[in-house]
Amino acid sequence: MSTDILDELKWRGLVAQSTDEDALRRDLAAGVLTLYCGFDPTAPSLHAGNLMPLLTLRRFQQAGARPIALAGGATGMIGDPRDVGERSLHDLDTVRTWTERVRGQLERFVEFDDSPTGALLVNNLDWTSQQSTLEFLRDVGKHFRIGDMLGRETVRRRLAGDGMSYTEFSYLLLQSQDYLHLFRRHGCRLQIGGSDQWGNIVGGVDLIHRVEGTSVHALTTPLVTDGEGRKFGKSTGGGNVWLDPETTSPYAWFQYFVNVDDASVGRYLRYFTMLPREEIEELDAATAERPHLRAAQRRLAEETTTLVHGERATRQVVAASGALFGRGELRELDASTLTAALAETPTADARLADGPTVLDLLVATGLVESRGAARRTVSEGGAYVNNAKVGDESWRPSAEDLLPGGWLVVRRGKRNLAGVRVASA
RNA sequence: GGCAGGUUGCCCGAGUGGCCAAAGGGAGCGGACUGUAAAUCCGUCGGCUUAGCCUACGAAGGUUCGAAUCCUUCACCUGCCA
Repeated sequence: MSTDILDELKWRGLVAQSTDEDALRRDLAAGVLTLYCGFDPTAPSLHAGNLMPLLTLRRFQQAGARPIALAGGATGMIGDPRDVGERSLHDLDTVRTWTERVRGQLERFVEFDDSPTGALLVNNLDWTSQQSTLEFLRDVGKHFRIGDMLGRETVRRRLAGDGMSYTEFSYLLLQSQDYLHLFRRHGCRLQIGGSDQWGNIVGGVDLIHRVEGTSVHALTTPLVTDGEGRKFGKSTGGGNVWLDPETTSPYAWFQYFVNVDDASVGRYLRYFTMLPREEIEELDAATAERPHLRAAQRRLAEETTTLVHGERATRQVVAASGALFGRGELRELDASTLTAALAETPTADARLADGPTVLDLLVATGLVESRGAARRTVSEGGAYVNNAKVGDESWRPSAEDLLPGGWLVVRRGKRNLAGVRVASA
């Protein structure tokens, strides 16, 4: 197999750290390399940031390697130590449910077939749940030196602050054991992950070296931040952007990427799309020369939406975004176009007879969290119905305001849209 | 087990009896500018039937006309000692 994959990853800026690169190249050239990446179920869904390692697995597979996607049913019960402090444990049923959901999401990003590069999907609970404490301490724990563990960045920071439980302290051993298991069972010789996983990954490399006398590899991808160094994947509203369409609708997902700032869009195209180099460089040029057209952002949004939600969903949200953000008059849209477009946004139902005010409309659609917030929005001049600013909180729609299909288009700020289907009776 | 310190709004962090829905910063939100960018400036930032009321400063009680602030007990965290 070719080692071009490493050059490809480097060009994309996807390599933050790695163990001996020449050794990795030799292993890549020697045949089908097996690699893995783990995903802990810390939430009911993966989020946008997980796309980077997921696509990296896919890139390796397309380059002739065999990927293993690992759902952390065991590690998810413990929790990787974070700088911010001790995690609270989730109950077993919750972790079980989340693990299954994450599993389902992982399946979509690599190809499962009978070929030598066909992907595997594993759950580390399968090889840890029957293990006894004594086995764990003798077989795994004995190979870890407390001094080394105490020297780790995260551990040091945590001990300098709020401290850390033995549970989280042990996380390293679990993840290291995973690598050893996959090495023994599947000949896995490379683990990838985000740069925050470097310590955990190298822990596995060391363990395998001690136990098996073999050098295996580690490679991490950079932490993704936006142009301002903020963490990637926080939507407008502060929440995460999730892969699960029930939590983050394809429309909301698309909008998140359409709104990426110019300074970040080039990097994101490299990280989050499979587009070839020439095409990305053309889009870089387009951003430099005609930034207002947002060609790179649009392409990024389309590509990532297709990767996560499929082509059909992408067509729908592109059409919806075009209809709702176009300069054209909303009144000129026909009922079916409007209905299809608004179906991608949050919607609510109302009856004219109830005499809903603009506050009711904002609250009903979920565009604001409370009536107080709705009042604020109106008084700040950020409330719109059918693209017309509404400055009076007692404003009520009348029959003449209804668009084809009985719709009202309610908007908060520049880009938060929702539909209200009004029964005129 | 003992002693000391801590637990404040989304996050950080001030506040040691009334002037506290709680300083300041960050994030978020809205406006202006623009390109559904960035930067900047302005405004906003617990809830409600909003000149008032309700909920809130780890939990539960108590003192007081009045408590985030004082007392008691409990929980958790940190440090030192055993």
